[in-house]
Amino acid sequence: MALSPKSSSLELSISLPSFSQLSSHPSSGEHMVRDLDINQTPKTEDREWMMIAAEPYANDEDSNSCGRRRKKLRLTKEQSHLLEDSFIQKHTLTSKQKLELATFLKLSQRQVEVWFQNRRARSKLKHTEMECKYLKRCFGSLKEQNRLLQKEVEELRALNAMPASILTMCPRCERATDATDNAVKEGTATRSQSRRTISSSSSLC
DNA sequence: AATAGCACGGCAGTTACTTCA
DNA sequence: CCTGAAGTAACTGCCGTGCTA
Repeated sequence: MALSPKSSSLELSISLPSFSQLSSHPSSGEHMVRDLDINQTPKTEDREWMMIAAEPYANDEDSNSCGRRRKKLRLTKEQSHLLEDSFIQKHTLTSKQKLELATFLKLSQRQVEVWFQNRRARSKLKHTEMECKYLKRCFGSLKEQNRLLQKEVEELRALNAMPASILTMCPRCERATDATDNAVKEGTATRSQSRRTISSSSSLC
């Protein structure tokens, strides 16, 4: 989806729903996104725009091995919002789209590129974490199922050890014969135990 | 047609910096 | 204030792909 020509000359082939709102100032028609220069010192009232001053740090004690401190900018809410909108539409951009978006946001193409790379990584990480949680839940459920089945196996083994004369329940109608009822009455076997003897029972109605 | 060299882009892993409790 | 954890912008190195000579 291309941007509205009314709002901006920027033509993205992806949908950026909020661009029309943010792209033009109501009165002047200029971009509302602040003029963000990576080499610009942040204004004191703008906490969103925090970065290390871009001057060389050749004489700075905190300089790294290259003699420069890494510059790090904090994206404004508007920038983050628009990047996020773009990401929702499309997880990867062509270089042209990157350039257009970068121009619009007053960022470098590289910054947009890096943002999308990091965003994809975060997205993947989140997905992996969710998958991990899901698998853990599955594991818990399967563990419980396994426990119940093991229990049932033990019960069946115990029943197999019983004399055949008291295991005479009909598997079709699940009605115990007199012999089984008697056994239950006498406490020799429970009904649940009797029902589980279907496979081993030989007396059918 | 096969191949080496190159440019480009994405990804994984890491680093460096900011923010906040 | 200090500190550690969390979040994230930026960097690095590797790999796959497409193009071209």
